[in-house]
Amino acid sequence: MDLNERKLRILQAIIHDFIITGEPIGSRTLSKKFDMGISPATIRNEMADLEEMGFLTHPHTSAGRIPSDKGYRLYVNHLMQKYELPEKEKQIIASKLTSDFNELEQTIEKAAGLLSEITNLTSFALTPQQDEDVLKYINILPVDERTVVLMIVAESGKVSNTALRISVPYSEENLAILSKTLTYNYRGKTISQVLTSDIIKNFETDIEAMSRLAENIMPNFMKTLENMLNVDLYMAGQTNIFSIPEFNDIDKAKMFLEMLSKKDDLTRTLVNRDDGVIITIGDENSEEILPDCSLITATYHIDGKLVGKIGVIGPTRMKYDEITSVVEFVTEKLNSTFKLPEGKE
Amino acid sequence: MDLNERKLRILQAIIHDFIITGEPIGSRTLSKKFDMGISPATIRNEMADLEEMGFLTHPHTSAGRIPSDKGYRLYVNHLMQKYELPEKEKQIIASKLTSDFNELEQTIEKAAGLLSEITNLTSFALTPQQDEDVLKYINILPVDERTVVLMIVAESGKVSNTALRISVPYSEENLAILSKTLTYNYRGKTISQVLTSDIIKNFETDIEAMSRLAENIMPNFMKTLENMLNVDLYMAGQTNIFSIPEFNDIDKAKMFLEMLSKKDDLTRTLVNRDDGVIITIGDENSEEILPDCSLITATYHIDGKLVGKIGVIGPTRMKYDEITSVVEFVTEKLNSTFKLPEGKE
DNA sequence: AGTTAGCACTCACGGATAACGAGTGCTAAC
DNA sequence: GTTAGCACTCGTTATCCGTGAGTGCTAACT
Repeated sequence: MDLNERKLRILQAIIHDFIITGEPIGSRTLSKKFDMGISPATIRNEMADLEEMGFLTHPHTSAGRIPSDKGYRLYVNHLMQKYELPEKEKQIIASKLTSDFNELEQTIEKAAGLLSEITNLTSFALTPQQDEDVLKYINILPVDERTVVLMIVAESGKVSNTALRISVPYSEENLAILSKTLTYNYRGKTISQVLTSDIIKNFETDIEAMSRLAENIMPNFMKTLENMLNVDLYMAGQTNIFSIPEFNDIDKAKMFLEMLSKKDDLTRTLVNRDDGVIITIGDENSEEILPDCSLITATYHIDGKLVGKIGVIGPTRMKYDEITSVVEFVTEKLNSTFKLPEGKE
Repeated sequence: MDLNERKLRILQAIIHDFIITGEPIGSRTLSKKFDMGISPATIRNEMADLEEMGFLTHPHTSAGRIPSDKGYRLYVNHLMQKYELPEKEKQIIASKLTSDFNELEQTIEKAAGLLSEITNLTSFALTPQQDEDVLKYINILPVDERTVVLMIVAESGKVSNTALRISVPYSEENLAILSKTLTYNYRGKTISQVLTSDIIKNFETDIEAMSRLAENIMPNFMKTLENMLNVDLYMAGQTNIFSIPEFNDIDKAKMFLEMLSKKDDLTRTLVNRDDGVIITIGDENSEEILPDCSLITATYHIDGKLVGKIGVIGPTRMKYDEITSVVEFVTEKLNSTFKLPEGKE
């Protein structure tokens, strides 16, 4: 039994219709709606074949057919045609996404908001992973007798700081020395290199006062570094789920929202995705993702280097063509926003 | 018609029962359950009176009575007895809330998580308002040819920073001068004072290079200051709503979650609340809060100075006594965590 | 041989009806 | 003032049944 042209046309029609209506569709209705020059009976036979091949299912005996995950996959890979975003929409996105380079995080958050607004799905965005980011310098500044600020600056311009109380008195001079020493030791190393290095664990100096100071500061130094490594997850449009008929059921909605609330799981899932525009459908997803959800993600780049992720999550029944285009376009815009105007770093 | 002792006892019994079961309760069931020495008929009469006075309602003619918001108010003010948290629970809270002074934000977030876990409601916490916080110093540090880090440190130890790209070349010396000038101008002023001052808008120097530098930096200086003023809202247990029968209805749950997603509104509502442990019931709340929700909040202090808020939101039917105690205790623990061990600042 | 008409069958959905039970208010007796 | 008795209300649940969109199968048609 082969997947001839007619079968593909029928499959496409079913998916097309189902994506819009959300209702199972039967042979008779399909032939009326799409006028494909063959009788319902013929369609019925083809449908039965498509089902046998795993591209369709039906919720119960006397209902119409709906696409299976495998059906969607075929559609996304071969049947779906590229959707060109209307110029108007492009302009809206572009205008809402202008910002300057400094507002990296706000821009990413804004992009997530935009994405959920346009797609009516739940969107998310990950800030870039900083694994490869290299330390520039470390600075410890006095605040008052018992408080100092530890500040770590990376090549990328990312800054992380903590105010910390210390239990021993300090002199500004000692702070300066410690800052210099730390900078000297770690400048040019990546964050993860520093974190796994031994030196950091047994940082020693021969000056008594200094070593006491270091004792106070080093644990926080590590924490602050770890903070720099963490990616942040932004989300928007969580409640959009309620406007989707399939999830208009208390249990489904609950499960969906509970899935979203497990930010760690979600972050991990997203971090592990491949680069580029990736679509995963239903059970292709990892276990953390609800069974009948699909994920569309893309990677954006900062200054050509660092990468973050952005995308949407929704029911397997979604307008893959349109949504892919939106995600693609937003990513494109992000890339150009985060591109350095001149030269390289 | 007066609110005699017997009426109060009946009201208390009704509220007590309703808080537990969530079902309207009738005269017969009440008399059986509580064995108060009077017949259902008598209870019925008293109930009718209580309803006339506005403390009870019934959802429909042939249903039992349920407390009205006014009824809950009476209960909370006069009938409710203090609930003593079991020692075990106290220990759990205490042990989970230990942390050092530096981890202010994490601790607050943790407290919110704890609150939702124990109460099975949605909890939230506001970071301290920084209005009265006073600037300590401003530092501008070089990163690379086109990037500097602007860093503002407040008396409280709070630090805010932004990495910013500037369009003109700079010398480290100029940065240092600008830092010093800014610090000199604004040290000792509160953030809001600085933000509303004129100086900031037309910062001028006679040195050409400096003024160009300042032009680049000042707008970001203001933004960074504004960031320092913003309070952050943490939330936890949003999906707990699904386990509450009254909200086990798609529309209700949706409205609740949509209310929570309007963070700005929520933050405003919380910021505007009075100090101390405050309970507001149903329509006593501002419009942003769903009609049949109650709010219990408390203020925690950092180092003795008044500041942040923490609390829970749930259906008007909640265990006011227990939950108030939990909120109170968590607040207490936060206070002692955030108390400086010695002396004053 | 592929296509189609016809037909018996399936099954979710919606409306109608009825029994049930927890409740009420009222009246009259205690 | 309290209580027993009673008629009445009304949401809940179960049952039944007609409807209609669907199916698979078979036999006739091109």
